[in-house]
Amino acid sequence: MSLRQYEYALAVAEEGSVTAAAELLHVAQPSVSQQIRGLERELGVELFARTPTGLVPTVVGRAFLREAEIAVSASRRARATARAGADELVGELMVAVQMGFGTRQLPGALGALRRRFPRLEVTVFEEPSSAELERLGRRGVLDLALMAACEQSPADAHHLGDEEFVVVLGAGHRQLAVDRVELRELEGEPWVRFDRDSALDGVLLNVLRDNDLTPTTAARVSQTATAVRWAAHGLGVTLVPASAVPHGHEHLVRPVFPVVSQPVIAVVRHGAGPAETALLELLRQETWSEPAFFSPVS
Amino acid sequence: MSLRQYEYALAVAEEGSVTAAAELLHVAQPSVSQQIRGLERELGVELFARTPTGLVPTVVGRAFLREAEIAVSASRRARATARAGADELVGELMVAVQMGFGTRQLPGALGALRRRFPRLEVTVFEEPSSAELERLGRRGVLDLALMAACEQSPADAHHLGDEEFVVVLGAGHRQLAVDRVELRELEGEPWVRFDRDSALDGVLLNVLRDNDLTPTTAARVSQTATAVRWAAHGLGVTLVPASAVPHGHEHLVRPVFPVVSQPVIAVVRHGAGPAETALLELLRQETWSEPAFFSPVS
DNA sequence: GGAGCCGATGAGCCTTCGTCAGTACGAGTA
DNA sequence: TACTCGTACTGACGAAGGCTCATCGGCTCC
Repeated sequence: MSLRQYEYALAVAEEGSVTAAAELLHVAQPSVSQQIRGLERELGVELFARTPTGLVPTVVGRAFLREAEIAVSASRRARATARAGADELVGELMVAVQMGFGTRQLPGALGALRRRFPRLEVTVFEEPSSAELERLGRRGVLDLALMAACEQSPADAHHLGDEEFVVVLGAGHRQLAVDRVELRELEGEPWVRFDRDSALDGVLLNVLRDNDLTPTTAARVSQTATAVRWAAHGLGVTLVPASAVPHGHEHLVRPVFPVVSQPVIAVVRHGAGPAETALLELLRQETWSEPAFFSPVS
Repeated sequence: MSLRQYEYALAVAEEGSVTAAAELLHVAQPSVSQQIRGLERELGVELFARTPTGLVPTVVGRAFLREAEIAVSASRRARATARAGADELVGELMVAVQMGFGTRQLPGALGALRRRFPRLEVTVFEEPSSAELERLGRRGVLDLALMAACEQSPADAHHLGDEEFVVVLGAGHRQLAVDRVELRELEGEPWVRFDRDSALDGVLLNVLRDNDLTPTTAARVSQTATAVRWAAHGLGVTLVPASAVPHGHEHLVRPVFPVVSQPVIAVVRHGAGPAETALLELLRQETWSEPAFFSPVS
């Protein structure tokens, strides 16, 4: 039941004789003969019919060889993929992004990464729950994660910058008149909140508690873009990272006082390879703090 | 570069640790460890990142494992297919039919075969040229062939019956008035003939020569059904096996004098297995000679 | 009937795999 | 801080399997 047996069987079927297959494979004839017989003995089936002029696949042999060819070619692909990975960068990079961090920076970094390493596939888990993130991280599926706080302190955590949080107000909201919203002024407002146990909801709860506000929940959503849209429609106010505000809603956004800010930390997994390092470097080169971005619209 | 290495690597990726993979595979831990290391050494790439809690696939490792899984599953399918073929009948039966022989009998036999062995796939090469047939036969691709004459005389050739040839006349043809057409009466008629070097054209040429007729070629076609249709439209007359006449054209058909008849011989390949034998037996059970079938329509 | 082709078989050598023991390293805990 | 537990790795040894050489049996073609 080895790949070699498959390759030998395929060569025999292709060449029509053990001898020809043997010289194609650069081995002696008995070797091929033994492998074929061993395969047939192991499977309990005659894969080839013996004719005076060579070996010919039987009915069941053909069915077998069809699958065997898939196995062999897949093996070749696996080998080629890995060997290519030695020089070039080939593979599948798994990235998790919490709290909408890097919404503005990630596309640029991933685009640059794709230009430099076209055969590198990137999968991004956007705003997974804490439990999901934990699970992915524990199982080692993740190569890089963007998050606010990290329990694992070692050198694998890199501080990229800080993300300022902003409130999104409904169209016509009275607080749109000021440049920076005092959080206490939002007493009594209904809030568009986030999924229970999500990091974003945790930040929001902390902010409300620090400013002696009682949270009135208008709705809970999973994605920051949804929260912004619902808040814009007047369902309530919400608090999201500045870079997570979609285009077209900037006029409904205000920075807050006291300032709410979270560090953006890139956690690279243990034993990071060149792919992870490259993406981390590209992320570093992006601009991470633009304090004047959300100045009041004129 | 062996299947075992793939299986080990997949188990390690699945379980997240060498130890767990080892007990899943019912082998000792160092064995798995060595195989993984050997694989990485051979490929020159680190497939797994070592963490204190186990092994985790790297970026290139994931790409490799994706292909490896295909190889392993294909191998399992190959094995399952072959082992199933030991009890049941599984596989791909290749049949060649020359000169439209068995057009009436084959569907019945193949249907019965399919009912008895549902997992047996049958591929029929219809009316291949002599060169094609020769090539297929030489390479041992064919399991069974229906033909008129066979150069290989041994016990692998089974006489199923005889196929009487009939002429197909154009609608309104004067010879439709008689029950059996004298071939000499067709002097000067244009003929719908068959591809050069085809067995059918060989039979036709022999018949014409034996009856001192000079062949006037109206057209050459590959398939008997086409020849019948064209003859029915008055393009010329043609000579085909009786069973090859499609439904709806029986009234344009006449037996000939002197009788033209060819033996229908089933040639089974060397080392025939149960599938070939079963099909041969089913073909035998079909009725092969129906002399009164083409009596004149009233 | 002999020459030439085919695959099958057996003996010997060598590589490889598997196991057992022991080592090294990091994490969690008292 | 030290101890224990978990992890993977390494080296030595025995066993199994692959490869090669030489040989045999069967068939075809001349």
